[in-house]
Parts: sequence; C-alpha cells; structure tokens
Amino acid sequence: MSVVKISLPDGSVREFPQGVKGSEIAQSISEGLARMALSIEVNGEIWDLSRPITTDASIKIFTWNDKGGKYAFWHSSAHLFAEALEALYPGVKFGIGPPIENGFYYDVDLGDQPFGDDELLAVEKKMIELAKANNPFVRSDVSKKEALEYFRAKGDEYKLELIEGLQDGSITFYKQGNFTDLCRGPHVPATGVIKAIKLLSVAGAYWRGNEKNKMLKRIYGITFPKAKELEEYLHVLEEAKKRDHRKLGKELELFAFSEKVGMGLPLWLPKGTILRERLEQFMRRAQIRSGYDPVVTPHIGSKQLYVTSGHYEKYGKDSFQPITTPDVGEEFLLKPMNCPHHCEIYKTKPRSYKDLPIRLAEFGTVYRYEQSGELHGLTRVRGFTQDDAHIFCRPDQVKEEFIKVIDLVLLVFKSLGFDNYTAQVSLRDPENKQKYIGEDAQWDKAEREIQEAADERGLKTVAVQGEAAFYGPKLDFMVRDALNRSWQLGTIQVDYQLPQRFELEYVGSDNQKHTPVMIHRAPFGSLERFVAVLIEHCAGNFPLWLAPEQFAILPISEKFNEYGKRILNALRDKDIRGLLDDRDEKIGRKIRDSEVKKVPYMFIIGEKEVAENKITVRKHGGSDLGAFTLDEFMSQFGSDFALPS
RNA sequence: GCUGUUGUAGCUCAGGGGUAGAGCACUUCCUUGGUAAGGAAGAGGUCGAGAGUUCAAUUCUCUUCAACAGCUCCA
Repeated sequence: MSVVKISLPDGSVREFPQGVKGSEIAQSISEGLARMALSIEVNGEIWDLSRPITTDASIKIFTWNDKGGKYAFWHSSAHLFAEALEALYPGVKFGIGPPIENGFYYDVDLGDQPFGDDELLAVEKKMIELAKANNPFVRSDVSKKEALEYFRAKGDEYKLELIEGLQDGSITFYKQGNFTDLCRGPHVPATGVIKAIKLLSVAGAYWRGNEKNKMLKRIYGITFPKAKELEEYLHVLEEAKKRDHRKLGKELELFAFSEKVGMGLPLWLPKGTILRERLEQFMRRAQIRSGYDPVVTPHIGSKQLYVTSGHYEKYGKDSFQPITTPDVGEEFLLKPMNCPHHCEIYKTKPRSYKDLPIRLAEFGTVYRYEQSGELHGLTRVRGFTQDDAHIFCRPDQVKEEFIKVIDLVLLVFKSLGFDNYTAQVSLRDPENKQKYIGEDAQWDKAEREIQEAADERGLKTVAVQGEAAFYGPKLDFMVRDALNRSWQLGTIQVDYQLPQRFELEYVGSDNQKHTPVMIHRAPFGSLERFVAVLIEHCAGNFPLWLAPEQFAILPISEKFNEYGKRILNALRDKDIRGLLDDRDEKIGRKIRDSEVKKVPYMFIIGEKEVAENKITVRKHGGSDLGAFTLDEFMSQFGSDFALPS
C-alpha cells in the first residue's frame, strides 16, 4: 500500500497510508486532540476531518481555539439551523448561510410567514434535538447536472442560481440527517459537537446584497461546544451594551435627540459641548503647530458651487433639496462638504509655487440627507461637524504632506489611547469605473502615493476596492464600537479632480500655470462620530483633560459649604472644571452620585480639612489619595487637567 | 429606502377592552453626617400621533411618526 508524507506544524513528518483521514491523524497524535478536532488544514485549504488525504501534505489540525475550527463549527451550525428550519417549515428556500466573525447566519425565503422571537425559540429547540441525534456531515461530489436536478426538484431557485455560477467538477453537497445542502465545506464530523445554541435575531437582507432583488430573512445565531461559553458570550454582549454611546450619552447628559428638531440632528447638551470643545481645542493647537490656517465659511452655498465640484450630480437628487430665494429663484444648498468653499478661498488671489502648500482648516458643519434606516446615535447623523482641512500643494509635495497628515491622525489616536484601529486604503472599484471622475493615470498615481505614504510610516494597511470617494482614493482609519461595528474616523484623500474642476492654479518656477493637488483630510472625521466612539472606548470614563466635570467638591455637611465655595472659586481660577455638591445629603450619597456620573476627582471637605485648609482627594473608582492643600494638589496633579502636549 | 421588532412618568420598566402602576430622579419637611443610596410626605402620564371597530380603546384593527437590529447606501 502506498503511503503519504504528512508534515505537522511542529516540523515533523510522518507517514500514513494513502487516503488517511484527518481524524485518524489526530487520533495518532493524541486522544485529546482527536476529541477536540473540528477541521484540518491541508496545504493551506481547510478540509473535513473525514476527507481522505491522497497526496503528501502539510497539515494542521484545527480545534475550537483556531479560527479555522470555529468557522467549520459555525458553518456546520448554519446547516443544523437549516435542517431544523426545514423540518418545521417544509418548502422553505435557502440562500446562503456562512459562518461569520461571531456565529453564523442563514438567508432564507419563508414566503409570507411571519418569523419572530417565538419562532426563533421553536427552531432553536429543534436544533438542540437534531444536534443530539449526532448525525455525521457527509460530503459528496456531484456533477452540475445532478446538483441542478436536485434543487430543481426541491424548487429552490436561489440554490439553482448559485449552482449556475459554479464550474462542473467542483461542486459538492453536504448531508446531515435529512438535510442536504450545496456547500464547499468544511464541516465538523457530526452535529453532536454543537452543544449550546442561541438564535439571536431576524433581519432583512437582499438576495446577493442587491437592493433590486428580493429581500430574504436573515437569521443570526451563535453556537458553542459548551453551555458555559454561550453564557459568557451573552454576558459579554450585555457588558458591551453598557458602553453603548447612546446609553451613556443619555446617562451622562452629553447629547440628545428630539423628534421635533428632526431625526439625525443631534442636540449637544452642556456637558457634551465641553467634551467636544476640548477636542476642538486639542486639534486647533495641533493644526496651528503643523502650519494650518483656520478659515470659516457659511452653512449654505450656491447650487452652482456643487455642480462645479460634481457633488450635485452625484448626490444632489438624494439630498436635502435646494433652498430657493423668493425673488430671483436663486438656489442654495445646505453645505454637504467644505471643500468647494475652500477651493474658492484658494482662488481669492494668485498663488506662487513658493506659497504651497497652503493648508486651510475649518471645523465645518455639514448637512447630508442620510437614509432614514442608516441613522445611528451620533455615529451616523444628518448634521455634523468635520475637523476638515484642505491642503493645496504641488505634485512633488503630495507624499510629504500626506505623511504629515498620517502623523497628525496618529497623534490623535495616541493621545486618546486608540490602539486597535485599522488603516484601510480605499481604492476604486475596477469593475465600475463609471462611478468615478478623472483619468486612470491620475487615479493610479494617487493610489500609489497613498500606499507609499502609508508604507513609509510603517502603517499596516488593508486595501479595499470600491471604497474610494468618487473623486479620489482614501486612507481611512477604522475603529470598532462597543458592539464590534466598524466605523470610519480619520480620513485622508488625494484629489486631482476638484482642483481641475475649480480651475485652481499656481505659477511654477518656470513661470507657467500649473494645477495644484488637493489633499482632503479630517483626523477626527466628524466630531459627532469621534465622540461616539470615544465614549464607547473609555466607557464614559474620559481622560481628565476631556472630562466635562473634572472634580466635585463634597462637603461632609452644610456647615462646610462656605469653605467649599472658596475651593470651587480657587479651582475655577485655574481653569479647572467642576462643581460643589452642596445638597443636603450625606457624604456616602454624594460620593455615590459622583461615582455614577464618573467624575474623575472628588474633593471631600469637613471639619478637619477646614481646620488645616486642605482637601481630601478621592479618585473615581474608590482610591483615597489623602489630604492636600490646593497648592500641593496642583503641583502634583495639575498638569493632567490641561490639554496633552 | 427595504425587512423585522418596539413605543406606558425625566430615566429604567411592569400592566392590560371598563379612562393607569413600581423603582430611581424631582419638590417640601425632618435629619448635620467622614468615603457607593438617611427618613417622611408630595407632585408628575391625552399610555408616540391619527383614524376605525365597540356602549366603552392605552389595550383590538389600519395608517403614520420615531427608536432599535440587520440589509442597501455613505461626498
């Protein structure tokens, strides 16, 4: 009998009979591994443990601790779900059902049947029953013809459509129990490994992600090998909800929405405004240091301005409609972008190559008609403020300027402790070039420059096609929120188009007119979204320099309110923000209330403190730092109250 | 925009065909205190809005608005 050489991850090579299965290899390594094994990587491809290996290969056995193991587990769970659903709803049609980062989903067509929480529970129960049956997942190769026949007989047009797109000879089915599905695999050996099951939610999803197609029901679920792991996962979800900026924003009185004002139009409350203004101060200072010139432009602009920029053609009809003047019928748009205004500032006088780069910065509030279903707390709103700036430079300055902006973005992230961001190079969709303006050569150049700048700063980047702006590629900084949703914060964009459209020029050293290059950039992105992500990042425990209330003075009794007032005024003179809690409450109560409000410092004053002219300092979270005079406290901790340098 | 779920006091939520309830917050009084909720009393709601069914609707039906989850979109 012939043998195959199997290389294991530890570098050792073992011989097995040809056709050996992953499960047998696992068994030969150890009983424990065999029990834990879920799938196997064979020459870089993830396989079922039951699939015979017929050639020499390097392999790795995957368990629950590997991504490859989890994916097989959740992929199999999706099939288990489908089996349970079909058992309860005969005739249901299936779309796709992949594993995802946390669990799996399956898109299904249930016709007009309602499907809510009760139905989820019923299917969940059926799944548990079928898991206990411990049916093996059986892989089989089928011809395209057989595959089409099977699903034609079943009347599942979605699967038929999927099969049409596949190549004959590469089609496999998987069967467990009474359920057969078109599937590439891999799967776990049998349903029995799935012990804990939770169907999480139902949502709509267009077939193949296309708005014009029928909307299917997408059912999300998650499963685990142990009940305890499911409990832990659900607990983590609960904890994440506590960090949600919409919840904390309400509790900490940072911002609010009003139906009367309009959806997606945030109202910044006094405490939220302090937070936001501190961020602005931080950015203003950083920008002045980096050679930016602040400018201010109005909230509306002539429609013609956006026709010129191309924004009107691209977004005009789906946007807030123009405001028309009563007499002459002149049309104005609520400013959706600051860049056209800044282009016009550039044009106010002739520019020399010696003047460049010119960096125009503005905290510009813009209005965009976002789809109603997209509005989400502060992360997606219809009126928001960008920390926007446009750098007008010569072609030879693009890379250097781009790198400087990267540094600015990284300064922001570092100052706020954002360490798990991703840098995304957002490129054109090569299939859909008509979505963009400009010529290929300029796009290629811009895309190259962005990648080079990012590489030069050692940024790890992920390139994503189809994510560019219509006028140019971008470097986007993505951060995840408490619920693991990804948001774009900072963005840097190279633009060869708008300078042409606005006929911007400068006189070069050759005394000829040249077109400058524009870099759009916003390190925060929008203040609204940035604050939202910041709230979730620190769970409302803001760094001292940002905290709306940096301290609370807590007198032991009303007798010490006068002394408290003196301390309050002394601290305010030092530009430190806080309040005096002079309510008729006991100290325990005052401490609790300040703790709940996440006030960083509590200054407790009573008979002893008045006598010694001191304050007793308690930090948020409970640590007692002892008694200080104000001067002692300020010399020791004072610098933390100021903007970070 | 699409699919689904939800909408009761400032907040968190219970209830349910016969014109509403809790805790916290709020107001007043008592209490003058030492590191996460002192005590008592009081006030507060067109049950998201509109229409229909009914003797009677906050409850049932429809429409609409908004929020939430996801999809699509995102200058």
